[in-house]
Amino acid sequence: MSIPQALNAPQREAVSHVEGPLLVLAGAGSGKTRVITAKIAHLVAQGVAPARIAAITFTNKAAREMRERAAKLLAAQGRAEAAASMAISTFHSLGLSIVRAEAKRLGLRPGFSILDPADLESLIAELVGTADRARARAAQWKISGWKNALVTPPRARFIAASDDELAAARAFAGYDEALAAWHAVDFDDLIVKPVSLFDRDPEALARWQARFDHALVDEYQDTNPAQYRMFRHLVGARTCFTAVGDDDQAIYGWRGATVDNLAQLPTDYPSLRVIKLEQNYRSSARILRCANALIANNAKLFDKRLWSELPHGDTIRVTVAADDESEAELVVHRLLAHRFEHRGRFRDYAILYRGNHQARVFEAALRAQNVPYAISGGDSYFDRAEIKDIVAYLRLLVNDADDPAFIRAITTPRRGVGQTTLKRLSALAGERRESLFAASLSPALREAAPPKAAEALAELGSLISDLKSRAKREPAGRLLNELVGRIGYEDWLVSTFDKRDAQAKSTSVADFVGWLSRKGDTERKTLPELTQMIALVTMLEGRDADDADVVRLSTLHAAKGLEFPHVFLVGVEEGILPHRESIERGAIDEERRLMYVGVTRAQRSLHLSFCRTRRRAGGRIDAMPSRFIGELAPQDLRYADAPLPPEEAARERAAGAERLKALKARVAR
DNA sequence: TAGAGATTAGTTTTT
DNA sequence: CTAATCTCTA
Repeated sequence: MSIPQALNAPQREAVSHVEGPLLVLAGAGSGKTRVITAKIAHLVAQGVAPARIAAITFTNKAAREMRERAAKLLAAQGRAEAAASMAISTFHSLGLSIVRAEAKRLGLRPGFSILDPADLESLIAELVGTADRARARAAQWKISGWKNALVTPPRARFIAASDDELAAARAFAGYDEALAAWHAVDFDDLIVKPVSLFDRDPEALARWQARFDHALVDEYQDTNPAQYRMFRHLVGARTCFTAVGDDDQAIYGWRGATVDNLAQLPTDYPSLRVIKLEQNYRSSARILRCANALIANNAKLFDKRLWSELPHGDTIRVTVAADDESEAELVVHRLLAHRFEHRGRFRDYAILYRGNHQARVFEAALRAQNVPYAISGGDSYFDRAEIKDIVAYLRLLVNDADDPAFIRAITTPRRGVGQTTLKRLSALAGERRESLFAASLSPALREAAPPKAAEALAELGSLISDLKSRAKREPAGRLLNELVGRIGYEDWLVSTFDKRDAQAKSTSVADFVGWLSRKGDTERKTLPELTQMIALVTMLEGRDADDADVVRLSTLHAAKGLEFPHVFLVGVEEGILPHRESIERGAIDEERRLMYVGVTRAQRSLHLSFCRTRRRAGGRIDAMPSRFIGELAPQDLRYADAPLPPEEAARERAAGAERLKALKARVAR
């Protein structure tokens, strides 16, 4: 009765199966979010408290959408009040809750810092003994990979297969020690720390297991070994869970995700029930046929056949452009023409691409035509320098052992403390085995430092201790405003940047402070909680942009889970999609799944485009159409006539004939 | 120490 | 061709 009639048979089955372990293999557009939200509502209707259902997603956006849709269903059941206590979160924010609750057992202070990779790059460089940023990042990447695979530092040294890997493995232990000394964790630790705690502490494990009656994981194919282990721990012997995933949409292998977790599930849970959702409600039959043809080139883990009752729909348009700038122009023109012809809205259109940098030319072309747009993904609001500056002060306020935060705070705004003083300070701190902040309070150092630097250190020290003493009693908003005022941030912005930049930065700081204050008031969060949350939240301007009538620009990764009436998939070239690095690593399958994700975002029309040449680093490079275009159903493709000069057009026809020949050869085989 | 100009390296996806 | 990093001078 609590199961909506609007669900199809397998969907209903997935919702009503509440007793044992369940795997839902949900093809693209088969209504998986619908199933998950209906299941939450169903469980609540069955008497399960909303707080006892752990629903786990990968992104904040997915969590937000799930929360909203589940809340609607609950409201329809007259249980609107239940929505507030739903335990819907990302893997990382769930991990954060656990680390926060168990901080003491994990040897962390309540105000522990969460450092992002940028904060840790210089530490890694130092540990590896390199000045080369690329090398440092490679080592950092490697260490992150080991953490996600639950590999310990000694084990990493054992399995390291190259000199670079060995250097990274040797840095690994020192890296964790530095984090511990700073009372800090990295992103990966938010998963790894709970896992290691549960591994060694049965009492803590039992406590967390007792908190949930049912667990749901979305995008299960994208879990990494650490996440799977955390999930298994939480599920425990009760084994009441719903894992929803699609091996054809596994696109996070580069981040340590492994479809082994999907393959492993029937073995780990012999009573596992598997339900397939194969009816697609999203795309035209033609788009679906292309998607199926494409993905048929991959080895299959589970046999799955997507079908649709929707009409055939428009042919897929392929556009060939002379270079990336004209590709952007052509796409924007076609988009506008299409919108005019179909009297559509801007928000019905999405431009999808492989890498963030590809967005630039499209932004320029859209602006030139006065087309409103929004970019999802890309550089986060919280990565902006001015926000990180303010956050550094917050981190230091909450955790004075956070050396990276101290360094950023003392040097921005500039106030007479430079390399020399910092070096002296860090020598003293190392000698005394204390934090930079603690060392900065030492009278001995004050005497040795130049008067200006000594004064700055004293000022920061008293600012921090003053605000800290008031943090418990006074609202976060007031403290923040005072902080920004007392460090003279506005003045510094005005004197350092030109008028426009200073204005923009000042506005974004004001927005940030306002947002954080509201958060502090409405959700009654403490300063440490607010500070920790910032590290995991990526989009401030989420909701507004979703509703706005704008063209969406997005990477393929960030577009997963979304759908649009009309999709332009751009830069479909060898070297981009599939990406060059992936070709070299032989990871074509994952690139193909990425293309598959792109194709299956489209509901009514799909447009592909590629360039013949592309500007790069000042020069030009030749480009070839992606092999994936040749893998689509050829009868469904139409090459649009690009306005090319006659000579180009002739070459284009020749290239088309070549492609046709290649296709025929393919079919013959 | 801080800021202005010179130089040089860059291109994958993200919590 | 950018954008960030580096080097030099005040």
